[in-house]
Amino acid sequence: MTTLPKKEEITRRLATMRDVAALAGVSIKTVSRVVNQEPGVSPELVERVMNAVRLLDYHHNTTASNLRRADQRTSTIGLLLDDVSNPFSSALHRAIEEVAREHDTLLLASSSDQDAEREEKIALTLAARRIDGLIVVPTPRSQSGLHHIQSLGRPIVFVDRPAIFHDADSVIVDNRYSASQAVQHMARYGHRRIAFLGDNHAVWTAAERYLGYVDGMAVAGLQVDPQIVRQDLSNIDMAQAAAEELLASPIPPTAFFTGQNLVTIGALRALQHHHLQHRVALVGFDDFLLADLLAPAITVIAQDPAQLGKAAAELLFARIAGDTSLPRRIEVPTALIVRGSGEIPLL
Amino acid sequence: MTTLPKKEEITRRLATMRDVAALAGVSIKTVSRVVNQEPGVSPELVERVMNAVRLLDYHHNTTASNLRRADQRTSTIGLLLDDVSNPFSSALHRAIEEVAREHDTLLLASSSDQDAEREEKIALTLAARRIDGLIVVPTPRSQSGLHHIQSLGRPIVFVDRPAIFHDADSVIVDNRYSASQAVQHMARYGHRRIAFLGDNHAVWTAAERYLGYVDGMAVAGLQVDPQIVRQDLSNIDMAQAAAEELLASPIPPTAFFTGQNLVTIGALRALQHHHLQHRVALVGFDDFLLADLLAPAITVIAQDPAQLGKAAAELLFARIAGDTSLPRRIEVPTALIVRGSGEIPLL
DNA sequence: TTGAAAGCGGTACCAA
DNA sequence: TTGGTACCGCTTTCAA
Repeated sequence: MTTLPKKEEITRRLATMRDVAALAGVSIKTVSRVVNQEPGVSPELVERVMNAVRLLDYHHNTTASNLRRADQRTSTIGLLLDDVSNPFSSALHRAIEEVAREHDTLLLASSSDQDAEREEKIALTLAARRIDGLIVVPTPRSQSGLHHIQSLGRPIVFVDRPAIFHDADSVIVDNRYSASQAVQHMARYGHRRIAFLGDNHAVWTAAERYLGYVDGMAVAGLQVDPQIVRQDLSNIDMAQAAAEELLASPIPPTAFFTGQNLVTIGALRALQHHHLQHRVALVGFDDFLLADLLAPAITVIAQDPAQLGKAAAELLFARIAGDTSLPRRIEVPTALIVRGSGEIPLL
Repeated sequence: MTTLPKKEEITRRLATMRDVAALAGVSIKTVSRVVNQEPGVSPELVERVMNAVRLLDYHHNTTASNLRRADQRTSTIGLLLDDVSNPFSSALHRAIEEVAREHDTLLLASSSDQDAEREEKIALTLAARRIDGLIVVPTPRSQSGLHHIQSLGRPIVFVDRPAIFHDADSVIVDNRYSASQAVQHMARYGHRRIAFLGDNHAVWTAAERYLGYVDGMAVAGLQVDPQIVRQDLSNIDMAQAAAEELLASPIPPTAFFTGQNLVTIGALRALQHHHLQHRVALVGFDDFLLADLLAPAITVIAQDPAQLGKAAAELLFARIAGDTSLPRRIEVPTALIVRGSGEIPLL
């Protein structure tokens, strides 16, 4: 039994197990047992310890606890997204949080802004915090950065874009195939001059969707005209400007395939600006709130971020639990949601 | 090509400072100095240590480091939101993240779902992790839960809703005043029968907005008819159902004031369903993406979640740095954005 | 069932 | 400038 520290000392400091032990008149190990709900402590001592815990307002220190723990778990995983505030990312976040909660695990969430340097910096501090694992939407040129987590021996699961390590899992959708379907869909309504608007071509998803566009054109027996292909549109305004430019060109497109959420919205603004929303067809990649309330309602290729996140999280926790099976690549299906804008026929 | 880590690789110990010290032929304390970039180490030793760090792929352990550190800082703050995936919450999240980054601090973000019990559980695990502070959107009946953080001596900043502790800061908007402005705005266009649709009345913001509705009606010299006041609409479908019911009633409202994002969308669906969107006025609380592309475009009371988040984070970091001035209550202004739906006159 | 002592990976303090 | 040693708050090991 240790000596009782002076009262002022306890209130100045945070109460420790030692303090609880002293007050309860037991050893620090017994306190540890009670706090961790280990069996084999007499009910009487449990009672005494719990009273001391309440009296001193003792709060367990996970940080110290993990230090000596055998499994070295921190019950924390990292989450590296493009931008926590973007709807797709935050839907992923939420789905992952739900799975994490079942494993009593907290999330350290960060935005990489698709910047490999920023990604690396975050990965480094996550490694220093000894996270149990990482779920990441990798940046275009992410490479060494995520290595910090790997060399820790912690598992990584890639979402939305394929793994950049051979030994890591990934959860993605078939962007290329879905995009080709979107293009063929509009071709079926007679369109031959279908424009492509996409964001940063260095991003895997954007590149795949462009390839899908090319595929779809080929299947429909149509020629790709580079004049009506615009990539690297990284925000709504750029997308709008590009769309307006195409609409004002000598031989404007009669249909648009937009490769991402914000690009779709930019195209919409351009169409409305020219009062062409009921004459020019549009299919967008990614669903968005209110797409069904617009006039016309917007036909989209919808992903299921909740399912992507859930699958990724479950994969990660399986790895954390010791699953050493071969790396997996899970493909979550997409759906073409027909609402009107994609079914505007060629006049 | 690498394979998934083999068992012995997983159990392999990570390099520690001791290992680095041994390899570099210096004391562990010198390694600590180099790793923490403390001044007063000869360039030669710095070089030797850094080489050993690279060779052993040493990763600093923040967890262990914090344990002995004088300031007991973890460089981690907690963030407790309604739901990380809702646009308002995630915009807050992003703004807070930016400020946190300047302080080299990571965020443990969680969703409370406005459930006090869930809130308490999260607060407890955050306390056990010894976060440096907490930014919270409190649940309706949150009380004891957040106490866990307070008794740790860590600062708490409340956002969107007022502090439930007298000694904590808060960052909010004047919901009541803004709501009253919205109602008066429509009254100016001749409306006398203005309905109120709101979400969970137990949530402070919802209650305030209802009071503002009552205020606005009074200022406009109008009577509040309880028949056209519907609260506790907690999702889009409920809001739509309530709105449709009102529209189908014997004396339907000629204008709607909707107290929250999803409620606004529900009302919109109802109006479109009845083809009344160009005849019934609507002002919603909270702006949303695409509000300007709808027909008519939607007039809203816009909050600035980025500014709310930034203010809250700056306040928190000031407290963490030792600011002990009196608790503050910061009010961020709102703006009435006129777009069309709120200016539909009474026929 | 309970406790003493060693140790987890670092930092603080002080001496050399 | 460098290093030795106590120690942070807890878990582990092993003895009582």
